[in-house]
Amino acid sequence: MNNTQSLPWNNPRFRNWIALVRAEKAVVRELTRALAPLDLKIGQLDVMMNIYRHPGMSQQDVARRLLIGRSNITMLLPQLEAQGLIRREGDKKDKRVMRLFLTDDGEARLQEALKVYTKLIDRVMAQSTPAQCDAMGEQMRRIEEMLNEED
Amino acid sequence: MNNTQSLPWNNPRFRNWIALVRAEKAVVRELTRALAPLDLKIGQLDVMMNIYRHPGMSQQDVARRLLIGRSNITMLLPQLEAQGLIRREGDKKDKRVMRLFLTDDGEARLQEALKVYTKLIDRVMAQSTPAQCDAMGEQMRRIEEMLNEED
DNA sequence: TGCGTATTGTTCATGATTGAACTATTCTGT
DNA sequence: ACAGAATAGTTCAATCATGAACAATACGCA
Repeated sequence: MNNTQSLPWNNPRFRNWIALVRAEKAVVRELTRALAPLDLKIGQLDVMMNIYRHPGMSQQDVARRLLIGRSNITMLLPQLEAQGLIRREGDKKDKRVMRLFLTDDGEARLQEALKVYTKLIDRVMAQSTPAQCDAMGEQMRRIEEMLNEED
Repeated sequence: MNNTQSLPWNNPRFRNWIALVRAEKAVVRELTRALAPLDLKIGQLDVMMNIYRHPGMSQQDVARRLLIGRSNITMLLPQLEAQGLIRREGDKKDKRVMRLFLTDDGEARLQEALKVYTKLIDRVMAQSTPAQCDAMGEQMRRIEEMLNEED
C-alpha cells in the first residue's frame, strides 16, 4: 500500500478543486432541468446572452467569448433561427462575417430564461455570504486570466 | 432599451458564478491537454481515481460517485480494459455486479496522471491563499449538498 | 496592382454523453 | 416458495462538441 506517499486526496487544494467541479456539475444539471420547459439548452442561452449584450456580434466573437469552437456556433444557430429567436445578417463591408441579433421573441424568451437562471444562482449563492461569494469570484477570474495568458 | 431593469450582469452572484464556470472550463481544457501524452481522458482518470480509492467498486458505484450515467461507464471501461489499465471481475455472490480493479499498469499510469493533475491544480490554486481556497471548497460542498438533497 | 497570407463561416467525420428500453439477476412480502 | 418490484449492466439511437479541411473573402506589403 503506497497510500502513504502524498496522495491528492490529502491535498487540500486538490480536494477543494474536486468540490468545485462537482458543484459546477450539479448546478449545470439543475439548470438544464430548469430550462427544459423553455425549450432552451444552456449552450443556446449562452449564445443568446452574448447577442443580447452585444447586438451585431459575429459568430467568431461569440465563439471566442464562450471559449468554444466556431463550428459549434455554426451548428447551434440554425436551431435558434428555426425557433425565430435570432436573426443573422450579412455584414455589408465584410462579406465573410454574419452579424447576430435577437428577435423580439428571442428577447422575450431570454428574459424568461434569465429569470430561471438568476433564481437558481441566487439559491446556489445563498450558501455563501456576499463577501465569500465575491472572494470566490475574484479567485476564479485570476485563475482564468492565469491560464489564458500563457498561450 | 430595457437594460435598466435588474440585469444578471449587474448581479454580483451571477457574475461570480459565470466566472466560476469560465475558470472551470479553462482548467478542464488545460488538463485535457496535459493528460493527452498519457493517453488518458479526464473521464477515464476520474474512473481510475475512484477504483484506486475503492478497489472492487461496482460500475454503479462509480457512476453514482461521478454523477454520470451507468451507460457512460459501460462505454468507458472497454477502453481502459483494452489498454490493460483495469480489470473487471464478476461478483461471486451477486452475478449482476462487476467489480473493478486497477492492474499494476493501471496504478502506474494513474500515478503519472495524478502528478500531472496535482501540478496543474497547485498552479491554479496558487492564485488563492490557503484560507481562501478552503473557504471556496466549503462553499462548493454546501452547494452540492444543497442541490443533491432536494431530489 | 497583385500575390501570399489570414480570417470567417461551413462541412464532415469522430468521439463523448445521455436516457430509454432490454436482459439477467436478486430482493421482498405474503 | 413465488409473483412482482427493484437493481446491475448492456445496447442503441439521438444529441452535442470538437478539430481538420475547405471555400470565400479581406488584408498586407512589395
